[in-house]
Amino acid sequence: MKYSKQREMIHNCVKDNPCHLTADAIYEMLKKDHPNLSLGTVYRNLSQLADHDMIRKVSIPGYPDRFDGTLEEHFHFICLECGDVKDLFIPELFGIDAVVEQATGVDVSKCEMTFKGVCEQCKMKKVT
Amino acid sequence: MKYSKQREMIHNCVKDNPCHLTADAIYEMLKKDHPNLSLGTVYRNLSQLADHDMIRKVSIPGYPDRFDGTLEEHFHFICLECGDVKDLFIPELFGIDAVVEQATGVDVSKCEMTFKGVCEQCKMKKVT
DNA sequence: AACTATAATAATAATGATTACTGGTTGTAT
DNA sequence: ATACAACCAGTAATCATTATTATTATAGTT
Repeated sequence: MKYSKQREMIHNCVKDNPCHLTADAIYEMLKKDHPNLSLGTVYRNLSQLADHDMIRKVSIPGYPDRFDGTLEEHFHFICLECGDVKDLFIPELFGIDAVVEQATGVDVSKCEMTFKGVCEQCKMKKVT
Repeated sequence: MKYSKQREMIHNCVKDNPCHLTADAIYEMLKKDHPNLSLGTVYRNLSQLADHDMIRKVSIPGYPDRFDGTLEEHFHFICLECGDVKDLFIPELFGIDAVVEQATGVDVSKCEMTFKGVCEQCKMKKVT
């Protein structure tokens, strides 16, 4: 895959921000320094980077897609109070694809898992 | 929750069809016998039924939402070839919410897990 | 039975995320 | 130098879903 200036820019933005940015947030960030960047370009490059496994697309039902520079196997949690997305590294879930394949006979190519709930910070706030 | 004719109709449709219908498919089915049913009514009633845990909403990134009358804990698999959605009962995953809560300190209220891949039938077809 | 309040409905408009299209520009290879 | 592909910005289109609005049914009350 070619590596245009825009593509590199977008890739770096995702890698440098561990906070699971949305396409729109990335666009807004980069637009400051590159006013003639277009949202379509951001979407297209994010898709292509994800297709080539250089970043990960994180789809959370009910929210816009987010993009994640962390490539290791992990899952996500979204706080319904503050909207924050956190990475979850759950050893119990490693290799779950193989378990499903053996149990059912299908080929698993992808697994998306999202937990929704309330994060520690927001739990605290609720008490006080 | 009240139980209007339309709501009952929609609820039954989901319960009687274990194939994870979309809102639109439900609408098309019911419209045959009830020509002045509206799609908005279908959407609203499905949401309310799901809010009251009488049916389950199944969100699969990239596909329209589907609705499931099976309430027991289970997950879903979608075949990328034929689009079929299958229920997965994976004992290894029962109680996974509690594992996440203990590992991270968050409160988990909901967990959505979807596997994507190729089903057995489509695997066969590919070989031949 | 008439009156009122409440909730559900049909139809349609609006929204919001994402994708597709267009025409122009740049880069690369023959 | 020219042909061809990849890329870009800008914008239009799409699609699922939600919100709105005006209307109709239902239930309770006098």
